[in-house]
Order: sequence, then structure tokens, then C-alpha cells
Amino acid sequence: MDWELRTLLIELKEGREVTNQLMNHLHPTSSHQTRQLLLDKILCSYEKALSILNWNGFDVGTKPAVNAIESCRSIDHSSPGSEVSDKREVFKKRKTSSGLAEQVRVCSGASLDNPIDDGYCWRKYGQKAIHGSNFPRGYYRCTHRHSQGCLAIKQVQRSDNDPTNFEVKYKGRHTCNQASQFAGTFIPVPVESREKGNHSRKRQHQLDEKLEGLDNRNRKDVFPSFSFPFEPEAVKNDSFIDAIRENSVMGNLSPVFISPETSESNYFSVSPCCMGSFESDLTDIISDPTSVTNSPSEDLDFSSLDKLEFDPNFPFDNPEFFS
DNA sequence: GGAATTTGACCCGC
DNA sequence: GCGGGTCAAATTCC
Repeated sequence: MDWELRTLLIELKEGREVTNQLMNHLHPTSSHQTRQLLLDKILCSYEKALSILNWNGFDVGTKPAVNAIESCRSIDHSSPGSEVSDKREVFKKRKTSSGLAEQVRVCSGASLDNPIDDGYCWRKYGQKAIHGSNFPRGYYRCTHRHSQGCLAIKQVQRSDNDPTNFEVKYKGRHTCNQASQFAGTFIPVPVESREKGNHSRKRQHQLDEKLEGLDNRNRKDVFPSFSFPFEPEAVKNDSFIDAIRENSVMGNLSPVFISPETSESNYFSVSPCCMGSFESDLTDIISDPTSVTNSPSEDLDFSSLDKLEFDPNFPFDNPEFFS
């Protein structure tokens, strides 16, 4: 089974699951926003599935609905096997999107105080007003670009339709130590401690920017390594779901995951830059309740999370899936 | 003084 | 020519 088909199946399964959730919320006491959120997720799954078919040469006949796309927690545009190539051999030569591994993520529900947090240290190198967009686009590159030659970059732009949505485009892969830290043993770091210390640079103009749309706290975040049980059996374990739920409900967008017992043999970590769609899907699971937490529709039933199906035969150890 | 951000200018693709 | 991506000097903060 190839990568696209697997992703397609995941999306279809998720669509079915969210549809079931929506059915549970059809009673009059359920809030409209909750139902709208679930509808958006269903549309998101459809759009992702159609996009996959589209990429594989199927004429799906329709263009993705903008609202549906923006409702998606993540849309993976990674082109497997594509490598970062710094084309800036000529001064200020413009990089083209082709040839760059690109991943687009839409982080919804990120309040001004809870911005995108992907765990890497980024340095902002530019900001540009985008034609037709109310909010400027911020350009970030890895802090270790010069010291370690890390070529990872990202672009952050707030959605016009929903200012709580941040569209984050990742291009390139982290080759710095941060990436290896992600591959290491998980060290849980409380959110509070991550926001203190030398990463608490606050400026008045940054506060102003907050109001304008680009939150700056996503620029410098020290983010713990993320790992989860390697064995599918452990994935099915309630502790896994509970950990996700607990951390999600805490309102932290970061996939801070506290493992019961960290063991290198039982846990594996995946660098976000290399996770591809799986990371996106995992982020879906983790970030969705968060977005609910930050949204007015707080009555979303988390119990449905327990119904998520994890394929026991899922090839977690198959490197091809993450390429 | 070092590091990070801001911002105007430059460059390239379309 | 326009829009988007990047550079780099200036600025700001610790």
C-alpha cells in the first residue's frame, strides 16, 4: 500500500468518525458552533482525500473549497523524496517552490496567547504584505542556519477568514541539532518553563504586532522532544489517548506528550520536518481538542476520541511512510 | 556587545 | 509591471 493510499484511507476513516460525532451532536442542546466545527472537519477530510486523488491523476472535477481548506488542521504538500536545495547561488535569486519539500499546516484555534508552536527556534528574516490578504506574511528561517547550515524555513500567515487560524508553510528540512533533539529521548518541559528564561524576549512593538495579527511567541519556543509509544498496542492503550487529551485540554498547541516511562527501545521520535503526513495527522489528533478549547464551542465531546481507530498493523516502523 | 527583529530595497518568476 | 521571497542595514532588547 503506497503512501497516498494510506493517507487517503486515514482521511476517509476520519471523515466517517467525525460524521459519527456530528450525529451525536444533532440534538438541540448541542451548540451550533460544535456542529459547524465538525462539519468543517468532515469537509477537510473530503478535501484532503480529493486532493490526494487529484495528485494521482484523477480528475476530481472540483476545486477545494476555501473554507474547507482553512478548516483543515493540516494539509500536507510534501513531495516525497524532494530535498532542500538552496538555490540562492546567485545573489537574491528567488527560490521557487518546486524542489522544496513543503508542508502546509493550518493551525486553527490558536489564540493570540497560544500561537503556533512547532518546537523549533526560528529567526524572522522578513515580513511581507500579501496581495489580497489582510495580514502580512512572516518569513522565518532556522536559527541555526548559519551555525549549522540548517536550511529549514517557514512562512506564517494569519487567515483572513478566521484570524485564529495560522497557515504555516514549512519548506526544507531541519539539519540542525534541534532535529536530532526531536529524535532523542523525550524530556517533558512544562509550558511555563518554555516561556521563561532567555526565550521571554518581550518588546513593545511585538505586542503591537500581536494586535496586528502575527504573534511573536511562535518565533522562539523551546520545545520538548516528542515521542510516542512505538508499539501499536501501546498506541491503542488508553494512556496514550489520555495523555494526548490531557495535554490538549491544557491548551497547549504543542504536542507536549508526557510518556509514562521513557525508554529508547519503546519509544521513537520523529522530527517534525520529516514526519510528512503522519505528523500532520498526529497533529490533527492533538490539536483539535485544543482548538475547541480555545473556541467558544467547549462542549465538544472528547469521548469520541476514544473511538479513534488505530490500525494495529500500521507500519510505524516503515521509514517509507515518513519520507 | 551579541542576538533578534524590523523594514526598505532588491531580485526573480510570471 | 506586479507580487512574492530574500537580503542586509538599522534598530531594539537583554
